[in-house]
Amino acid sequence: MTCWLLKTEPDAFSLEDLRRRGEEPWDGIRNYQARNFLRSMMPGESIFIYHSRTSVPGIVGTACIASPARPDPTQFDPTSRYFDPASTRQAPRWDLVDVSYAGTFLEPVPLEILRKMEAFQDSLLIRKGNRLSVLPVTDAQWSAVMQRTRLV
DNA sequence: GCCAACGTTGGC
DNA sequence: GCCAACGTTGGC
Repeated sequence: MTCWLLKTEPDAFSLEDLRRRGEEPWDGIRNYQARNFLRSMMPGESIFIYHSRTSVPGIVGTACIASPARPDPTQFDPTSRYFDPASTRQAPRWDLVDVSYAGTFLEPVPLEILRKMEAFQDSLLIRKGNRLSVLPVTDAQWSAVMQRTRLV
């Protein structure tokens, strides 16, 4: 049972948006390493939701994987900003998973704090220039974050 | 809004 | 197969 971290820009789609909708197809992932992580996700696994490109970037709550990976329909849609003309229905290049809301932290755990936590010292998340938006989370990282916060 | 860091593309 | 150019990410 692996845990995961998904980044999102709250201006585009926030944890609050996910809470309102309950469940959402996590589309638009266009990075091979991230896609490979999506493909190894199993329904029921836990997710940290991370807000990037915001005044205080950090982990703001939790979600759950609600479906196995399947082809991301936006890659075939010429009107989508995620359209990929090089992808075919016979061999889809990009996948998504459905994500369901779990909980919102009373206190988000900011990147500034994560950087100082022992469990995150080897994590891609705190590496300068890291752009990966789908990352595995270790058990130690999961508990370290959960110990610092409370769910609403 | 700026810009460093990164992944991808395409000419050669 | 190299690598410059380009587009995007994300902290600040």
